[in-house]
Amino acid sequence: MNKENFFNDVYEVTKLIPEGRVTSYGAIAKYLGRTGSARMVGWAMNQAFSEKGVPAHRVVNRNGLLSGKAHFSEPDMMQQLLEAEGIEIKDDKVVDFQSKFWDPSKELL
DNA sequence: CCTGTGACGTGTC
DNA sequence: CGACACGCCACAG
Repeated sequence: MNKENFFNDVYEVTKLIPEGRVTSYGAIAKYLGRTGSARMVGWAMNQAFSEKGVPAHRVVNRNGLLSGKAHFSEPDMMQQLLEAEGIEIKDDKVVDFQSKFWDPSKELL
């Protein structure tokens, strides 16, 4: 049941993301020791948001692109939530992504 | 067991 | 900037 451990970590880390901050799938995957398994993080997010109530909207890809917005109830929901937290969205991308980027392996160290 | 698929990341052309 | 390839891992069939 190691898989549950993986999900659990993804959920916790994502929940720990401060408001107004965002992180990338790769960052979480790296923090979990699965650098190459960023896909699994994203896949886990699917259940995370729907079952665990995890703020998956704070998780974007390495470009700061809202790659998963299409997976929400409504495509714009992800952007709405981010903007509500003070994050500006431009062309489905996070504005000033670097400054708002929250790396669990560094901030949560 | 093998194959296809995926909310990714990095590299190459 | 778009397209493709490889890696990486979990899951469905």
